[in-house]
Amino acid sequence: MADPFDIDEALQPAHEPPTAPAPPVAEGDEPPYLASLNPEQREAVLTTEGPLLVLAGAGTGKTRVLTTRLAHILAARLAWPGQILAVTFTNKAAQEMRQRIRALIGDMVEGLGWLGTFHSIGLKFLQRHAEAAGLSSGFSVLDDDDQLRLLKQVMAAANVDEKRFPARQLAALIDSWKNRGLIPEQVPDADAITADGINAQKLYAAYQQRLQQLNAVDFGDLLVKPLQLLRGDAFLLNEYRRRFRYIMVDEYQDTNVAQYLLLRLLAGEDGNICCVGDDDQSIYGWRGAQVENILRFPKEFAGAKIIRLVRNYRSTAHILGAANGLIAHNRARLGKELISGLGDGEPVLIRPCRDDLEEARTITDDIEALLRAGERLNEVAVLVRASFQMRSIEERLIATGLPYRVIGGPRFYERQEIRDALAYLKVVHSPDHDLAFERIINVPKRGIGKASLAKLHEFARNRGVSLYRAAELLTESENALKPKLRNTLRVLINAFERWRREMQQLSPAELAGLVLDESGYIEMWQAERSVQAQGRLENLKELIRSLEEFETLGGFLEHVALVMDADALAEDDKITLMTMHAAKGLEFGHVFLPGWEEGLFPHQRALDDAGEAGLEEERRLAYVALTRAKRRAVISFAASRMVHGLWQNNLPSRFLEELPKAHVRVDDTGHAFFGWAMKDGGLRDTGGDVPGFDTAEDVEPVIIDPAREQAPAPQPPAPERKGFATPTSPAPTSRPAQPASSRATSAPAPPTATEDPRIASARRLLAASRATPPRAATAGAAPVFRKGERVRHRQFGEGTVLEADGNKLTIAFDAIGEKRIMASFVERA
DNA sequence: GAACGTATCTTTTTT
DNA sequence: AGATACGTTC
Repeated sequence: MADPFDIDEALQPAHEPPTAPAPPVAEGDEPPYLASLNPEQREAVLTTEGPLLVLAGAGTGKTRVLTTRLAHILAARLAWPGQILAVTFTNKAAQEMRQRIRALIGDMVEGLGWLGTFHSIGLKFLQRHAEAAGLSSGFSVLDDDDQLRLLKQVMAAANVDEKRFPARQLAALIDSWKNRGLIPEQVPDADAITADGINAQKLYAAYQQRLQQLNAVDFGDLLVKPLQLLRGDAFLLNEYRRRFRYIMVDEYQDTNVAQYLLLRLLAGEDGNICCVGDDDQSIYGWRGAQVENILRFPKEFAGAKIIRLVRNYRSTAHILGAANGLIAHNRARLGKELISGLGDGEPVLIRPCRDDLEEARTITDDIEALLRAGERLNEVAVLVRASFQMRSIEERLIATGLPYRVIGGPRFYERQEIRDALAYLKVVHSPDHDLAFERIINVPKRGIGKASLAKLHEFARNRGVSLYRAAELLTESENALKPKLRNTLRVLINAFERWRREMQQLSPAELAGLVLDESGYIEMWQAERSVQAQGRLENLKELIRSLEEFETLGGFLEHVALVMDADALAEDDKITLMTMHAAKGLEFGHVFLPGWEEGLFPHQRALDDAGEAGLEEERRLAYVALTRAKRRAVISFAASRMVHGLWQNNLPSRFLEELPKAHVRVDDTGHAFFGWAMKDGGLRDTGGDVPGFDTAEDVEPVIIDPAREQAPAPQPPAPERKGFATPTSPAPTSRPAQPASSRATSAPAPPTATEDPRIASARRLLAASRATPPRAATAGAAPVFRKGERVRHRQFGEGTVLEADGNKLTIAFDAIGEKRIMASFVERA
């Protein structure tokens, strides 16, 4: 094991400033990196001593301040690179910081060994102090898939019925404890037992024990274990306090309790800690983040200086005005208003749509127009609340032939074939990785089923060895196993031994190729002649390609554990499609924000789980999303969309009404009938009921077949989505001249070729609304309900109608109380 | 032990 | 709707 204290790195002349590579800073002669900063930014950079909180609104040059400040500390010879702890929220942010610092100070950046996410820094710390943490070197970090499997085993061993208490739920609970820095013994009694009477605290303890046996840690342990170590060892703590002369934290509003405690511990009473964040952009409460951390910073760090950055250099005044007005509805905030350094620009556009298909269509129509106007696709983003929304948009983008990339979606490393491949590599790298071994022991099929596996497990348990070792031992004895099984295992073990030997000679990429080939894994997918299998093979190739960047297999596996995402490089000219969460910190000329509907955004779960606080977090998310836009933002909502295979009707998001009138414009091109229009220059519900069903007075009724109407237009099959590859689509120039929108619609009264597609869709909608009652697409006429009637809802159960206002009912549900529901969602009980 | 069928849940966001 | 989990049958 490495010398835990790493004297050469930590204790370089901490007491005298470094002398070597720093450029001289002459008196009165300002270093060039300060020149382009505004006064507040400059103050933040130059305030190096003592606690400092920088409240940096969206687009106010936060990253610039952080990187310049760090460079300044080095240039002014206040510390060596190894004495700076710099924490970012994502790996991407860490990389970006590294690059920007390199641009300022050159190769000295290499010495910044403690720049990274909390988790990667926690891992580094644990690797240095593995033994103290009860681990041996080379311990593995479980991904959440492994974690879940392990939890299931633990629950099975404790005889807990997974139906009563799903493993996922336990995982979430344990995670929340770890986010608070709690080891099993510290779990408060009040939290230990679930509503069902299951002792979750005991399960947590058993889980930790199993982890230890496996010489593994999970994600949360990367925070909790360092915290425990530092708390329990004053000497160790002191060493690290002395080492980290300067601490910098990005996205401070997103830190959780464990992270806060860690910082508090390392910074000590009088540390030089600088936290940068924005309380209005705190969007990870569901993951344990505490906005309170930022709100009470001044109290926790006595004598803290606070600097506010509010000059925004990103968005036009209309966009900022809309965002400022929206976030002003929040109560829990420090309060600030961004000031635009740019012109007015265009108002935020609000666009009502009939359904998600039409919504997707209007987005691609707009993007095509942008393209014709010479805009670069790199400047265009579609930001969604939930990843399932991506599907209809992706399909539409593919149909239109617009190139795009997905960031965030289903993660590359979460794909089945990738996990299988990784499991093989993990076993090659560390044979005792039971979870990995279990995953692939019968993939491809080798005839090792449940019974054989159980035998291995039993043997391993009795002997106190790993599964792999158990297999090895059992094949060595003559009669322990049936000949067939014994032979199969022998072949498998031999193969692993061989691959392990090859590990010395081959590069990780070559080794991976060999393993996947010889194991029969690639063959397994080749044998399956489906389109899907084709995609999986592609992904495996991609995996091998990405392995080429790594020197060692161990290095790669570590990288994968920490960076579940293989980020797409934003170099080629493509539209970006991602979740709002993933978009934090980014900016685009044109931003499309679909799905602003009650239930989806704000998300019902957020409201149910956290009430008013949940609503405020959703509002902050809306704020984050809006402030991504530099020049133009288009918000849309769909009256109905397909969710879980059923059509669901939605009301427009309350956030729409919270946007100040002066900064928005409603797109009423053929949509005034939605009941949404500009009144007095603002967005108002004009009294229309369920959007789309009230006002069509002057249009010829046309009977249509709802099923056909809803059927998607014929489209090429969607290619397998990849984390860092993107679907290959024709370049924009090679697309047909005809706008794609006109071919994808199958209107009952076909529009002429020249007709605006939006008008065409309006025409169809009007026709549909006259011809069929609401919810025609799903279940026929919605019955009319009266006060006092008993009704049943799919999700909420039975209840009594308190009030009936057309389609909107107020219902007192027996189980959950009062709710406003649209009539089409309930049936007579 | 594997293949097929049925039942059940899912989708909020991620280091 | 689609994936997964579990049970039944061959």
